[in-house]
Amino acid sequence: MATLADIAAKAGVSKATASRVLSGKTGVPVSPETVARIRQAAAEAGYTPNRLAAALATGRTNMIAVLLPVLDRPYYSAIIGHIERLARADGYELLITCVRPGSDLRRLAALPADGCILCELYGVGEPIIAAMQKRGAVVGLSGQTHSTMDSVVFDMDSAVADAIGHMVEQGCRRIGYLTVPPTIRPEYPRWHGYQKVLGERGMEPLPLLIDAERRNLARDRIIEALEQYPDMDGLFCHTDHLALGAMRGIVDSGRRVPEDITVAGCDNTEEGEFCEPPLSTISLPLGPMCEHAWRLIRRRLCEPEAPVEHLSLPATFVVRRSTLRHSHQTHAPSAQRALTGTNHSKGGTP
Amino acid sequence: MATLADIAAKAGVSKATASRVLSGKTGVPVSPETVARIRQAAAEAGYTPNRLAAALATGRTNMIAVLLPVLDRPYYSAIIGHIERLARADGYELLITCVRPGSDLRRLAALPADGCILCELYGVGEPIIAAMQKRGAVVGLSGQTHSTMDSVVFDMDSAVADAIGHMVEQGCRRIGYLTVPPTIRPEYPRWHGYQKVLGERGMEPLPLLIDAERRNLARDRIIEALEQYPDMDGLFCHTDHLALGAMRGIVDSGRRVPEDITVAGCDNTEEGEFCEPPLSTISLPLGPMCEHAWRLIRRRLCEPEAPVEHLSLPATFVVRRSTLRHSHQTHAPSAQRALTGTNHSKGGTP
DNA sequence: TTTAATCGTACCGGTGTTCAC
DNA sequence: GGTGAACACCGGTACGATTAA
Repeated sequence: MATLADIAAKAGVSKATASRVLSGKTGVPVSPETVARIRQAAAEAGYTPNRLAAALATGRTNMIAVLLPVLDRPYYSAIIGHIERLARADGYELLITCVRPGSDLRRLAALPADGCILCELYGVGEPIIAAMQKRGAVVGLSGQTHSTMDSVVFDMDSAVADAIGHMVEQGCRRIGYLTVPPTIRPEYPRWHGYQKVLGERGMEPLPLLIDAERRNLARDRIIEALEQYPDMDGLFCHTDHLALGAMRGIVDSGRRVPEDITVAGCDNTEEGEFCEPPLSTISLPLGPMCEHAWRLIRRRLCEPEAPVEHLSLPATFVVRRSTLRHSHQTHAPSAQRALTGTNHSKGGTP
Repeated sequence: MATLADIAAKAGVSKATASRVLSGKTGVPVSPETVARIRQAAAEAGYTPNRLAAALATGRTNMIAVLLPVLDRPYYSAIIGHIERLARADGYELLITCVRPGSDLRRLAALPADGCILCELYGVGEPIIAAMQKRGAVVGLSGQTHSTMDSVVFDMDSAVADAIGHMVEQGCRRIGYLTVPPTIRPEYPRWHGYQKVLGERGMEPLPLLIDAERRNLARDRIIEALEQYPDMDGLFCHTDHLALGAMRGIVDSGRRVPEDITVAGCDNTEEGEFCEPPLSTISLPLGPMCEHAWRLIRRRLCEPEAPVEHLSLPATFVVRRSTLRHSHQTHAPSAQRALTGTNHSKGGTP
């Protein structure tokens, strides 16, 4: 591999001059003739600057780490897809890694990145935030907020209220909530909203828990639950992913969706849109969320001392056939209900 | 951030000794007492070695680049998930990036990685392979093979033959193939197999093309095709992803799957397993494939001159309800048909 | 002279400041 | 003042030199 020194030698100039020309630094003038000589030498040798050396010298790697709980879920891969596009447009590379509760903090802190995007790290966030902030910009995405960290989250309250309200309108009187254990806590907006709305209507929460966010577990649990709670006539699921497993279980039990039991999910994955029956769900503006997160991380890279910014984007409940008991227009395009919940707050404790 | 020099100073030793101790080099002996002093100094300072500096000095980054055509598709995110697990177990980080035909080769060649995994890069492969091989180990995954590159691919021929054969057995006489244009070429095993089997049975290929691998396009195309070819009674799709869009279109057109038209896909995604009706598909051993790819890349990192190795893993056709016209056991677990196609060849032209 | 233990220092490949013509 | 060379960094690694027993 040709190095800068090689190019400089070939062009008969010093490394300094070659560097100035090839990295496009203005400021110090270089004669057009020298520029041409250096450019040509570089082109002939197929010179590519070594990112590592540049990073070591400047302290900027032009890489961003993305930390997620899992990778092989459409919701997260959609996020990665968005961020990758944004990153590339700005000349950044992405280091992608999963974080589980037992993950090695030291390893994460040593990632060669200028900053990092923490995605949905409810359970493991605290120490990671501290560790990562010592090394660069940190932005929280679609998870817990934290007073010292920029973040973009969803405001689910009214969307969940819409969902439950809609199910009640459709005649549901016993609405379960299928999820994994850590999410049955007040800081999880979905659970919070579900519980609140049920309380307001004098209904009892019915949490159905499974050990991991896996479809077959959702299916098995729902089959069990249908025997355990024969009066259950509605099911709200923490994610579309779980809802799809649940729908499978409901059909396998010989029940019908939505006639016997209505099902709603959350995330508005493409899969829910295309399944049979199409799944009612809470739609999250993933694209805008990622764009804001990217904007925030770039801002903090430029101005490390900028005030902390928290953004909350509105979520929307989308009605499809899986919760529509009354109007059976099989071939109609998906009905869609009003958007709700807007909240745009700034500020925090740096 | 504490540097090695800081630690060395604190422990009263030279950088050399500190480096030897902290990077766990054996070979040269260090007194237990010195080791303890250095370790303690490092612990107290919360020392984390700078990967960039180490990489610059050793020439090894302990990072692997993963190049894929897109990210937000379950098939690819499953691959990323597998590789991430393998990489982490070996202490590697992953640089993940999309490659489209117009991608900047220079940028890819400059990725700070010891090697790279090329995933499904049929159209853009040639120049990238050459560029990447100059910089490190390269392994092809689930795509075209190349004489100078280790690769792991699937042997689809017999699985496709099984799929088409099965559809014919179920009474299908006009079987379409839904896909995107670049895959209608002999080097794509699915198309190759489809065409071959149809030819053997005296049937005409019926390619249905869409511009991009998107579900809504699949849905729209199939709605159109059902009018255009009213006798079409079977549909083989390049991926499950397309098959799911097609199924949506078929149902939206008022037809039934599998009674009016059978549908099969490829990839065996979880989504196809859980949708209604469950989708017959070609199952690809993604886990083993990724493990082989990882083994190959690590091998080549150790022995750059090792002979090129090409692996071909068997694919299996899995029968589910979307192609089962005759046996209507709605609640039975998925039927499964025999595995076929084994081929394990080594060697090549380095 | 050998051997254990440690040090000094030239790298790796860039960046950016200082200084000379 | 316009050009460009010299050189000290960034934070590690690794090899030869050095010391003491």
